[in-house]
Formats: sequence, C-alpha cells, structure tokens
Amino acid sequence: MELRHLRYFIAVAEELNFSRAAERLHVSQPPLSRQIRSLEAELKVKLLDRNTQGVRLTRVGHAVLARSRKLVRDAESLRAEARRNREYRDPK
Amino acid sequence: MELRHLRYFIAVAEELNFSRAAERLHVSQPPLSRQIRSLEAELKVKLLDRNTQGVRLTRVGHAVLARSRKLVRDAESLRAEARRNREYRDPK
DNA sequence: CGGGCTTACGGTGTGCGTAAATATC
DNA sequence: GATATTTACGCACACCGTAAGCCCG
Repeated sequence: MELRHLRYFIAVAEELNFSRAAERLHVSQPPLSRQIRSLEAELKVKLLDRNTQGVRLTRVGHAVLARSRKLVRDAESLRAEARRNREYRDPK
Repeated sequence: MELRHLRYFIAVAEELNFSRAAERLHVSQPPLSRQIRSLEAELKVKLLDRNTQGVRLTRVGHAVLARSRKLVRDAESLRAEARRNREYRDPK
C-alpha cells in the first residue's frame, strides 16, 4: 500500500465517478481503476459499489476514506513542515 | 513522496547505518541510499549527516522521523481496520 | 587496505496510455 | 446505441541488484 493508492481512492470517493476522478488526477481511467482494485485486493475489502449509474462507497469504504484523508493530509503536513525548516540547516 | 520513502528512512534513522537498515528491509544499500536521497530532494532538506563513522540525524531529520513513524503506524492501522471489517460486507 | 556510502550500469517489474471489450440503461 | 468501467496489450519509467568507485580512518 502506498500513498498513491489512497490519493486515487479519495479522488474516486469524492467524485463518485472514475472518469472525473481520473481527469482530476491527470491519469486515464484504466490505471485508476486498477489501482483501486489493487488496493481492495490488498485490504481484502470491497471499497466501492460499482452499480449502475455511478459509484457508491461501501460501509468499509467510508471508514477507509476517512482514514485515507487523514493520512494524505498528514503526509502533506510532513512535507510542508520539512520545507518550512529548510533554513534550519544544522549549524554543524 | 510515497510510504516506501518513509519506511526506508525510518529504518536508516533507527539503525544509523545504511547496511544494517538495508538488511532489515531486505533490499541492498544502493536502492536504499537512492530512495533516501530522493526523499531529501523532494523535501529540499538534508535528513541525515553522513559523516565519518556512522550516520546522524539532522535536526529536521528528527522532526521528519517522528512524523514518518506516525504516518506509517497510521497506514498500518488503516490496513488493519479495513481487514478487521472484512466480514461487514454491505448487507446490500 | 577496510568499512561504508555513492555512482555506474543493465535488467525487470509495475504503473501508464491507447484501444478493444463488456455492461447497463 | 450511449455512457461508464474493465480487460487486453504494449511501452516506458523507476526501482532494484551487481559491480566498480570514493572517502575517511
């Protein structure tokens, strides 16, 4: 599992539509679809219901979505803080 | 930035030695060294002091280490919870 | 010289894109 | 038949491992 999987999943969960999520991520649908499936496979959980006319989150999907958002936010925050401290290079 | 970068960094930070960290991760030193460098490049921060006789964390390195540990723990926790809820498949 | 990190250099796996297939309306 | 996701297929990039290079004791 990598952050990429979570970023992709969040996009689909928010758009509830693979096509729009793919646009937003600047990738095409097939890779997006595969990454979601691979995430579901690793977690051994179905995250989305691909029923007719649109996509819906499963119950577990909702829980994973919340945690994914937090993780990705925290990753952003890590990056931001690291860069913010750029000037504090060890004074040797 | 992916979780792999953080996992690698944590291993080096804990071992303070690329060789031992590589063993522990079941990869060889060169890939490990490159991933750390690429993380430093992305964050625009030096995380480690590779001075003679061993590796030391920079000040920023310590901060990033703490956040990395939390992130990786949270990722583990996400995976664990998802699997735990495996049985709660949507009752349709 | 010896231990340990980095650079060089190929090989391979994994993600990506285009195109075809499938499904539901 | 139109829209939307998935499968097929080939390619390219990025990670990996082996081997050579450096650096500091």
